[in-house]
Amino acid sequence: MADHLLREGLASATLRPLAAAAGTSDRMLLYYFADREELLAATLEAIAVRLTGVLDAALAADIRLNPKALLEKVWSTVGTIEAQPYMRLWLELAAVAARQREPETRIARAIMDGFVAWVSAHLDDPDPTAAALVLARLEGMLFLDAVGRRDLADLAASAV
Amino acid sequence: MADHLLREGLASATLRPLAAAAGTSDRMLLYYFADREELLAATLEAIAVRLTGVLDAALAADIRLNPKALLEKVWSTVGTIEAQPYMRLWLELAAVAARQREPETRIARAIMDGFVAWVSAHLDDPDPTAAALVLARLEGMLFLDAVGRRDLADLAASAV
DNA sequence: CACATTGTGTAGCGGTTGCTACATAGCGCG
DNA sequence: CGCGCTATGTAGCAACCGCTACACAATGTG
Repeated sequence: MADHLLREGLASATLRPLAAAAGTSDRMLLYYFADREELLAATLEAIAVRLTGVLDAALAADIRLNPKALLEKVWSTVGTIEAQPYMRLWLELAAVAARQREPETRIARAIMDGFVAWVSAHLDDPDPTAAALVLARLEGMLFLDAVGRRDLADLAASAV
Repeated sequence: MADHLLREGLASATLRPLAAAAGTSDRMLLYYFADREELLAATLEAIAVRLTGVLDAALAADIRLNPKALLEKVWSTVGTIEAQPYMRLWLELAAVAARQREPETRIARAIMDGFVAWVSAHLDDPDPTAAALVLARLEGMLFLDAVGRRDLADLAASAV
């Protein structure tokens, strides 16, 4: 189901297709989960764990970099084609969270908090402003890429 | 219909509710527009025109600022509660565009190109990298705000 | 062995979706 | 006046939505 969600997106994640992807029936999905909302929450959390693993694999836990180096390192991971499904879903999740809908708002917030902690832990500058700047620029680059301005995203990635 | 779209979002913009908002019937909507896709495209373009007007009203056409000042000026406009419906819709549009669906991809690209031109025209630094940096940071701040980290967005807004 | 719990298939409910068929009212124009 | 075009209401289609009722099999447990 995580694979299906990454491939097709939140909006297409309806019970019958999800069940087909899991090799079962919508009937069984609602036997194990209270409703669609709970099912989506569980699947999104599983995906978040995956993504955390990818980030941790890309940069050892005890390495600290300056903002420019960290940004380039992260962009070389999340800016790839392989990471695209994750970033598309992340964007879609943020768009739903912007409307304060649950459980998306809670989950998106938790994922972002994880990102903040991860960035802070890998930054040589302890100032929270430094982390805010790296994150804002990074998420903005995802945004630029999403609407077809990958060129500007790369430009922002390599600038000081 | 633009008001309805701004209030309820793309996902809820289905024919019958849109028709009700316009004081007509789904039947008539499809009389004037070929299909839902064409209707959404027209409505989104009308909204984009509105947003352009808001930006132009916020900063006279011949004023050029340094990146920090411009960012703060724009954030004081698009970061407000009144602009929230526009920004939520913009985020949702970007999320759909990330999946290369039409007409959203085309429209999102056009709107972003407009933003790029607007920022470039109001920046004292002609280097395209400067515009890319301002835009990335700004869109990232929208993202942070959307997932409940307005605090970090404001932090990034006021940093150098 | 009897019975309770857990799991599963089938079928279907009321609602919504985009879109269409059909009839017809109003109005301009020769 | 009568014809044709534009506009509009009514009704409905097939597909899909989340979710549920019901029957029943398998399995474990006293």
